[in-house]
Amino acid sequence: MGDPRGTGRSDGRGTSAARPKRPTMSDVAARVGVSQALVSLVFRNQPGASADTRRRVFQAAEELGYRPDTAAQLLRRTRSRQLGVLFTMRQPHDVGIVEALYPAARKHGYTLVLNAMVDTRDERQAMDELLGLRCEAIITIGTTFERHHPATGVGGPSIVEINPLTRAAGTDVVRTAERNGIRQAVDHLVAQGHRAIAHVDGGAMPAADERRRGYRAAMRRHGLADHIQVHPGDYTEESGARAARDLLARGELPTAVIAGNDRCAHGLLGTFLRAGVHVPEDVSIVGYDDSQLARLSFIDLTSVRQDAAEAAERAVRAAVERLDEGRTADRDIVLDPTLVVRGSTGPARTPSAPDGDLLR
Amino acid sequence: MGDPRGTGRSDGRGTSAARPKRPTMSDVAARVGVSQALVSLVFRNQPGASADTRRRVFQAAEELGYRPDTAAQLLRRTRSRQLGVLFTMRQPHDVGIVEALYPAARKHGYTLVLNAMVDTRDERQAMDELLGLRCEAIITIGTTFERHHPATGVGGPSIVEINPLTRAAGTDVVRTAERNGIRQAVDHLVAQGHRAIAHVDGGAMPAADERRRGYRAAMRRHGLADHIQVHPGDYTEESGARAARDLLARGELPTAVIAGNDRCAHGLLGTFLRAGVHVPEDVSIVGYDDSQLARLSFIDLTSVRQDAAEAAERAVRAAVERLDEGRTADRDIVLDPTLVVRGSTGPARTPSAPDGDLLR
DNA sequence: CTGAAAGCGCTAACAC
DNA sequence: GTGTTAGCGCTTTCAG
Repeated sequence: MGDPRGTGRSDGRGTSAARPKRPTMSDVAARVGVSQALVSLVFRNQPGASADTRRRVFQAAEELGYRPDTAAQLLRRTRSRQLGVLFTMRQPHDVGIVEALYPAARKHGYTLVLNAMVDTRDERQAMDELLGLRCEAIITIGTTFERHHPATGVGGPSIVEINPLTRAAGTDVVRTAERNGIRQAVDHLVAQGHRAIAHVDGGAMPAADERRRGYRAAMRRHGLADHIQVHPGDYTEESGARAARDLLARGELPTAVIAGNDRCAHGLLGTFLRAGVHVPEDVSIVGYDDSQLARLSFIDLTSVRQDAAEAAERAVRAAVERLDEGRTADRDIVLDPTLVVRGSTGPARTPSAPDGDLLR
Repeated sequence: MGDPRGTGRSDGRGTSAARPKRPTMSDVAARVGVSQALVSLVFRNQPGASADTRRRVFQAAEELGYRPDTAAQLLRRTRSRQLGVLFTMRQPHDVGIVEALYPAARKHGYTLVLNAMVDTRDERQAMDELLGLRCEAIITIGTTFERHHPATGVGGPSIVEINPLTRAAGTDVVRTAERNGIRQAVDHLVAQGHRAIAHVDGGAMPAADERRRGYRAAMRRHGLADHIQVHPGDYTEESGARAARDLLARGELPTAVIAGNDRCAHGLLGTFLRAGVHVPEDVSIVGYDDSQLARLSFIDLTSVRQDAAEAAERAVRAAVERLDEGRTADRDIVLDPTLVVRGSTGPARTPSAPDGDLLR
């Protein structure tokens, strides 16, 4: 049963036994005494083999250490049933979506192929890898899809974008009703007596534009147009910290700040606390994403929640509709977020309290 | 040359034109008027084709939108030159390593196949996927490698473990000299006059054991055995927060705390700040990993740095040595960490100051 | 229920 | 320089 090629082959593999060839379906078939095609059938759970044969096939496979070869399957199969995922690992919310994609894909009989976008590899290259692996659809998360990618044309893969930077034609989009989320945040703050509510935005990052607009609209609707105050940011902690320092330097703090996302809120919170500004007594802070960060006991951030599991499920559904159900029209799927109220927001400082009093 | 199946086929693909077959090498060859093998040669950058032919091949490929099929390459090639990566996305330091693996692998002519371990997919299943894709080696990051995996035997893939939970025979390990790192932290604190130095450990997490031991050893070496104080933790923010609350409840704070990792340190820091305990005036805090977290301006954590890029490079090197250079003996690669001093550590409170004074 | 045969798109070894 | 040939390990179709 052992590898008969013997030792000492000068194949550059050193002195250990020559690497035994990995067993194939034919090896399993030979061992059981059936045809290779039948083994294939058994492994695919197709009808056409007796219960006893199945048992013997599995046992032989086990004994041989057989493992189906994905490359061969992929090559021969009509459909790959693979979904490519383009993501970055830097935004915590994106990580949650990636995790949620696994069960969603499996539920529909698809497999995931992950491809991280890091600085050194551009989206184009990552896409190429995914397409080379015959992915039938690509799901991008929070990235700006390069719409002029050569593969985008007719016959190319379906593209589903989760929280894209800009919407491209010919793709499905799963996004959050950002304005709705921000509106809930503003409503909540106004109900607590806040009027001077600032916003630290996300600059050119995904959804930042909508959030900024939503903030402005909500403020106006409450008659607080005069209090509109947008600070530049980019969804990072440091941008929140910078905004906090600006605010502190200016000596007049708003009573509440809505951050572009949780990381930014974290920067605001941390910087305020370091400066002796109490949250929420002096300033209320609202985040966005309801990430793990927001839930930490010592951060305890009121935040706008986007359900990662639902976004993942909807994205997979969208791909399945195109792939298996013949849909061709673009879909725009908008998910409603909900505000999760935690300890970082509270009643506004009484208007009568002099602002200067605040930096004790 | 076009798909002659025409429109209106009731193949469940809706009314759009029938999905055009993806072009193959033969299509490119036909268009140029050369053999398919020659096209293959051109794409592999092998000698044997004239400059003019190369140009025409690339042009035809471009026009056709041709893209090499990875499955077919993988199937036919002798070597896959693929490295599988098993990782979790929950530890920031691990994310840094994954990112650093891309350039390291490319440098040695290898491609990465990522596989995230999330709650719903166990390591075994993730491994199987990687092996099905013909990965020649598996690099695991911060996970406990299941040593009884059936593929582990002779002829299986090489395994390289980065910061594993426990070391398994038959694998290469890239790890940090944890004791060294902790010793540097203790030395630094002692030099600043600290004596009551506590440690919040990482429980059963990777490397936690070594760090705990290193802490005890370093304390003893400084004659501070009486001050040894280990609090249970698990590398999460909440475990740091819990330790901080315990410490506060006990009414007597050490002058410094060495956390099991940065996330834990973050929990300590945040909880202390919330409670009005100043860092580093009242308590110094040291983290571990020197993650992005540690570098944030409002966290500014003294931390033990493990170089992610070096760990990644060494891991790939280890795989390459086995795969391309015939090494068969196990390697244990130990990387020396360095302490990065930032603002979370400072001189110890003067011993004369009554402890009770501390919670102002 | 089982088997034989024909490839999927490409690479590698060889002939021209 | 270029073309020919023979598969890689599997799925799929068609005959028993």
